[in-house]
Amino acid sequence: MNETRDRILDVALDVLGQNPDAGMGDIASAAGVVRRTVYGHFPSRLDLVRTLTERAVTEMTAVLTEVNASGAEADATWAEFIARLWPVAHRYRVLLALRRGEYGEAIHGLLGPVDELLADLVKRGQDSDVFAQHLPAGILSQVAYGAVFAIADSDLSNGTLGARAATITSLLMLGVPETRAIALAGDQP
Amino acid sequence: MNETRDRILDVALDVLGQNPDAGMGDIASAAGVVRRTVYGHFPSRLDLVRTLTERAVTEMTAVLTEVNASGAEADATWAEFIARLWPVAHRYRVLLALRRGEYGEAIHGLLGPVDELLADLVKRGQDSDVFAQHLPAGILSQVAYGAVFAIADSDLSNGTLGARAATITSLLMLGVPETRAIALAGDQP
DNA sequence: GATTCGTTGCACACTGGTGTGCAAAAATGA
DNA sequence: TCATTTTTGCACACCAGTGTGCAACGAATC
Repeated sequence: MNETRDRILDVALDVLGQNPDAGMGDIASAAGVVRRTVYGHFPSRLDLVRTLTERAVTEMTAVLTEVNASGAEADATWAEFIARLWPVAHRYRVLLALRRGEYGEAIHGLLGPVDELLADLVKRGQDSDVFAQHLPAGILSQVAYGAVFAIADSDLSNGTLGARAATITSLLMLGVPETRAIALAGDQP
Repeated sequence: MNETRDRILDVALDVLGQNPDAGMGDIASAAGVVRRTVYGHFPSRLDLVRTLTERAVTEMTAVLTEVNASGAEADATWAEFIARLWPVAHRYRVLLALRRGEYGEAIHGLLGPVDELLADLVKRGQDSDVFAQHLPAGILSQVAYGAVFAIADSDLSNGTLGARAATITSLLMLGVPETRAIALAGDQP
């Protein structure tokens, strides 16, 4: 049954989200299954993490390309992107922690496309003078993105309050003036 | 000899900075000493990390209180703080990674005073309307601080370029207008 | 020269996690 | 009911890291 496999994946995301160092045993029991069964679906821990990451990349690039196609200004695009990405980012926040450590390289490789799309968006904003240029696009996008995840990890991660805070904060650090940032965050429900 | 002990501490900071999961053995060999010797000075890994953290807290609070006493506006204080803290923060950046995981609680406890001082400074800035208020001071300070460390972890961590980028970015996300942020970052060498 | 102190080099026990093999049991469904 | 697939429950080997015990060693000190 793929049902079991899917449940393991869902639960793993949850368990690892709370403790990135959780073992296969922890994930198994949380999924109401025996450790051996998990190994039946995922030959190694890395396989599990990789599958999770691939899922995340799929969902994120979908949102990102869709939003990118709207043709709006870069800052508006970013605001919409964060608002729509928020639930996804929050769900997959564990990947940020997992990027350091054992599987860092594998995850980093898979997340590459997302990083590129983000950097492109920031570059576009810089070229049209709506984003600050004190940092290269590649790094600025990562730092802004990191801040979003950091907020997702904090206490306000529940509800839309966190999404709003993340949108405003990331827009600010991208160099968008406060009034504009608040306006952009405001028209997202 | 305290000489050995000090060298172990220095090297440990370095080794752990590159890989937070490095073991006592790695630290020992990097210090040109045998694993058993490290245990002679630090009964457990936690003791080592704790000592490192205490060092960091001492250095950071020194800078923070000194800068705080200048009586300048909150944004100027923050700028000076980041500029002066930069080498220290970069050196102790491993503590950010170590906060999640095994020793998280211990480190968090020791770092408490620093967090408080930071939150107070941000609160002061919010009360005098130079910092944005879209997030509570406690969280805003952590996110801004986290961004500083994230930049310290990135490629530009060398030289004063990173310090400048960190100052500007953190000021931006605190709600300081871009022109003001650049001006504040500019008069720090 | 004897003593002291830090260091070394083992050996050891322990822990906690990973991944495998295999037979029995349970669910699925034809 | 029979056959297939999945799950289970052990047992096992393995690894990497932690922390300890102890005797031997070397250099400085008295």
